[in-house]
Amino acid sequence: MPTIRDVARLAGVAPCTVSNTLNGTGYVAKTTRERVLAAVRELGYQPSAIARGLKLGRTNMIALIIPTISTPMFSEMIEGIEEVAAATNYNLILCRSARDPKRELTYLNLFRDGRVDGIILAAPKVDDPCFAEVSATTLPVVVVGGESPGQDVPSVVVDNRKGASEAIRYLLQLGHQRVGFINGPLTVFDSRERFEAVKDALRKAGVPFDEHHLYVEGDFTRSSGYAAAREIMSGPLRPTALFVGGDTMAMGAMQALKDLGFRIPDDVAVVGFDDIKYAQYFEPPLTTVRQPAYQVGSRATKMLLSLIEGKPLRRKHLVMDVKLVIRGSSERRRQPGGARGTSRHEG
Amino acid sequence: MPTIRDVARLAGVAPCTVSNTLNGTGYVAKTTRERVLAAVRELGYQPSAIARGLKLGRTNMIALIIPTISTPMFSEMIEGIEEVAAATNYNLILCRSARDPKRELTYLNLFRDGRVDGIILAAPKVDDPCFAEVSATTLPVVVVGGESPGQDVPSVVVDNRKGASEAIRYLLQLGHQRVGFINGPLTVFDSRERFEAVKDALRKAGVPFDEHHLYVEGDFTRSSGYAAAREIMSGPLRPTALFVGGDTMAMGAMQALKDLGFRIPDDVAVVGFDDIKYAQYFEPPLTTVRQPAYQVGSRATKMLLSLIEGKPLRRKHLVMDVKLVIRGSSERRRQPGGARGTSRHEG
DNA sequence: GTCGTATAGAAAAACGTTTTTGCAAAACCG
DNA sequence: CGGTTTTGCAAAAACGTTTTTCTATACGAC
Repeated sequence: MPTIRDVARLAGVAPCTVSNTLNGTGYVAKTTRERVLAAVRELGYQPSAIARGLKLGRTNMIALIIPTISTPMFSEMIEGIEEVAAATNYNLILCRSARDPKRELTYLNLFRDGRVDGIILAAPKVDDPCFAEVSATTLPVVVVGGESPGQDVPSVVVDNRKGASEAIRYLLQLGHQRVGFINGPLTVFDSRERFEAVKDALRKAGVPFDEHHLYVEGDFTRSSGYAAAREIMSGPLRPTALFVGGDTMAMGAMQALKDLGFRIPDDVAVVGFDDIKYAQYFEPPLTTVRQPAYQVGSRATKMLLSLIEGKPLRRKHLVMDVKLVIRGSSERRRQPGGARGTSRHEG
Repeated sequence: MPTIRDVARLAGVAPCTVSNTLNGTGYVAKTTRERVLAAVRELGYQPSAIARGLKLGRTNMIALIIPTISTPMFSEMIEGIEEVAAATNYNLILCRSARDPKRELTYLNLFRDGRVDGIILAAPKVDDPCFAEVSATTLPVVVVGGESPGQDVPSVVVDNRKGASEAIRYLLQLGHQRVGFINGPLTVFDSRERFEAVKDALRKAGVPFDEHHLYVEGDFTRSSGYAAAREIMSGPLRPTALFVGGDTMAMGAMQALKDLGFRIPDDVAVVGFDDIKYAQYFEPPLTTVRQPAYQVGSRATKMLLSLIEGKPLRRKHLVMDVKLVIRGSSERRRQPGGARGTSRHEG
């Protein structure tokens, strides 16, 4: 690899002149500039990002610490993050935490070594030790899908309370009196918010919530949704509707319902959360609370970039809107014919 | 951020002694070591990855240039790559190419600046200008899902020919005489191989292949699969089976078949390619050629790391095995009850 | 006692940039 | 024409490490 010195030698100038030419800083005469640029082309010179980073104190890289990559919701979020980063000339370093606070902490510490300009921490656990670490460090960090009451870390979350209570109100309005709730683990911020909102909504409607027989926690996987639905449906308070805090779990739950001989939505209505790309192609198509994963990612990245640039944030905590999308898993409707929407994504 | 000099000052030694202590190089007395380590702890010192990278000439980072992130197959591949990288103390830089050779080229050039130690280039087009660029550069690169006859770039691909011919033979064996083929774009390596294999398999069986009425190219999206199926099914040679080169497209194709009033598999059998996580939950579950996306990623990464370490590759071109997985979309079988397999993944 | 030889640590060069400072020459202004 | 400002470029310091080279002490062996 040629260095700036090689270019300088070939062009018959000093290294700083090459730097000035390439960066448009300082004074450099037109003829000199052309000589330098010719030398650059001839040698195929490219400034070392590392040396540059060392000198400038920034690397134009951001890190993303996220539980998993291949989950539809997180995939879309990553895409939102990547898009904004790339458009702003930043590169994205991807780290899988597997929801393990230890791994999160390892990465968080690792990245204090100047290799990134900022970090997006996705879906840390409630009371995750990361929060303490984050507010102790000077590196810009924004959290998505999590908040910590004590430390005031910038964050982007979705309106879990609205989504959950809307889902419950909708099911009650359809006439359901016994609603089962399959939630994610309460260590997850979203799950905790949805849990509160579901209880609230039911209480306000005067419907009792039996935490023993109508509530099960899964771990967001399809199989956990399957098991949870089996458990609830074979309990003494067999519900006529199921609210599931995650579409993949809802997929498993629907499978369980079918295997148990229940018809959806006739015997049991199902409402999910997320609106992953596949939800509309479930059989029947899944009614679910849409959360804008892509936008969560892109907004968080914009916040982080502001932080990096030293600009003040207009709002330190963003709550993204959600929306109940009604499809066939909750009520019988006219069979939609033809293509139902298209997808930007390939597969 | 404290530097090595601060630590040295506090410990009363020279910077090099701190370096030697931390890296286990050179001689350093036990008492000195302890003083240094104490100083490191007290200051919360962490060596700058950038300065280190500059001096050592490596960064422990690899870049991945990949068409999309949120596609199930690519997501899994990314996970395989990340896993191996993380286990070997490498970080992964993620770049979305959108299958645009220009963007690929931009990244490829960008990364010659020393910020990464190697590159994985996923799914470049056939005759992608990248190949020339790659073989011109000295940076280790391995290509997945692509090969270039001219340049001898290390690669990992799946056995598209075997998969496609097996799928076709299977459908013929079921008694189908007119088989439609919905392929990806021929600019994609995999599609091209599958195209050849399908033609071969049909020719060998003495079944004519009507490229006009039984062959359509989509772009891997669900909607393109939908449109392609509609086109083929409304042509003059209405087939009784459809082989679709991509599960997401197959999903769209199945939707089209249903909308047109065909029963699957009774009227039309469908076989896909990929075996994405959701394929087994399609309605009916999709018969498809399983390709080991995760392993493709992990093997490619291992190859790249070998290259980076300067170790010779045992095999420069890997062809990963594929396997036809028979489910309900191709033939009626006993209805499987209970949980059908579990998933490692959440979501 | 002098000579190797481990041991322990310091000094300084190097990695490839950017940036400050410095110094001419040219241009401008009265 | 003298002085100021602008223009054009070079020298050198700096970023924070690692590594080579060097010095110094202690320890045996001869």
